[in-house]
Amino acid sequence: MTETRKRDREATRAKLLEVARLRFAREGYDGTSVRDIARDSGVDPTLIFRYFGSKKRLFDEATATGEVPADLLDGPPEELVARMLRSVVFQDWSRYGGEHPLVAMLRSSAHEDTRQRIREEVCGTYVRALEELVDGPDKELRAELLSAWLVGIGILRSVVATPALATATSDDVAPYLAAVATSLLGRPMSGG
Amino acid sequence: MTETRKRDREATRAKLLEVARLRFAREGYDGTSVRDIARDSGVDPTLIFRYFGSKKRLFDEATATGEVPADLLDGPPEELVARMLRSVVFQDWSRYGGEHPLVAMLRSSAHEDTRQRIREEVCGTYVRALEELVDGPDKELRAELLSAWLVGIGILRSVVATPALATATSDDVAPYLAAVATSLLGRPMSGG
DNA sequence: CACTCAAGTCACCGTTCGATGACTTGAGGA
DNA sequence: TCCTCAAGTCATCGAACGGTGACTTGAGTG
Repeated sequence: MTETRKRDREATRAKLLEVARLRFAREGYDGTSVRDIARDSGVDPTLIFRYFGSKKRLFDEATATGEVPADLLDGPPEELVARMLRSVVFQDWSRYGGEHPLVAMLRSSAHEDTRQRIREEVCGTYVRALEELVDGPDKELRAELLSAWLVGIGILRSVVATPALATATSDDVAPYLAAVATSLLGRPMSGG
Repeated sequence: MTETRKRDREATRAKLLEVARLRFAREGYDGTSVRDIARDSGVDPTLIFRYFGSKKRLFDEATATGEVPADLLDGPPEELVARMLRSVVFQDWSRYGGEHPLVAMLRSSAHEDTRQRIREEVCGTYVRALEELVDGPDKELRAELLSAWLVGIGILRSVVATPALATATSDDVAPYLAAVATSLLGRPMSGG
């Protein structure tokens, strides 16, 4: 295993993106320098400008959310919230420093661009999907309240590292989640 | 009103702290320079080092959370959660750029110091107070789950600016909050 | 008035930042 | 073999960063 990855544009680009994802997630936009990313990638800093044009564009590409996880919308509706919990909070996000990309991006939320991208994904993916399940008035507000809870759990678990949540498993949380979701959505939800 | 506040150590210190609070909250630690703070304060940048020693110590002092709001722990227990909602989410936090200081500090959570201070306040103030109300097992986990919800609401409302929550009032949210709190704590809670 | 001492200012240090343009190196095809 | 063209490197820019020490200014006191 000689590890001679030299002179391979795509591999170098991919490596830069991988490292950028991790560092931007962990240290935020302002706390990460292009030299940091280049050093961790074993690459010359100026390649970043050749490949991405600017630090900002590297950030945008590195933190671009991929496709919506397909299995989120599949499966029984009464288990949607449980699936969201696993997808948002209890998945292996080690590529993003251990946090869901949305939570990681909050660290760069001093920049309006980033806030807007978070908003679009939260509203377009999570609120929209939950809204359809609401039985009763205030559909949007209820859906946002439930989304807020998922975001809050993700933050307290991985950023603040509150003792009980930091060590809890998906199965520990799911029952409480189901009860709350039932109450908020106005229809029975299951813990998955 | 001649606005000659010159040569007044305490007034200058206070002004620096006020501006620092706002900028650190809005732009985060890494996004704020001592020159920014000095310029907004109408003061020479080096005064910051004379008065506070370093940027870090200015940050610590500016973001130090004051006393726990006394009225949080007073009043009927069944309205505790409603009081917390008003105190955390729906208060006038314009001194901190419009967000609860804890939410604002999340923007600087790349630094472990900051994370630890957030943890101490969340656990020591909110989780602890809620824990005592829990009826049933998993006291700490349930209290953290409810705290997570308050944090999430604060974030979605002021940082992400999700449409329904951004325009909602305390009275719009309180009924849902009461229902969820009742379910999570295992005892009846009121919307305040 | 003259002195004093703290409040406030000035010039500048070394480092790091994002970014640029000219250069060198190396693999594949003729 | 040699030539080409893209991948990668080097030297360097101007600005901004946190921080320091020597200096100036101004209000209160004798």
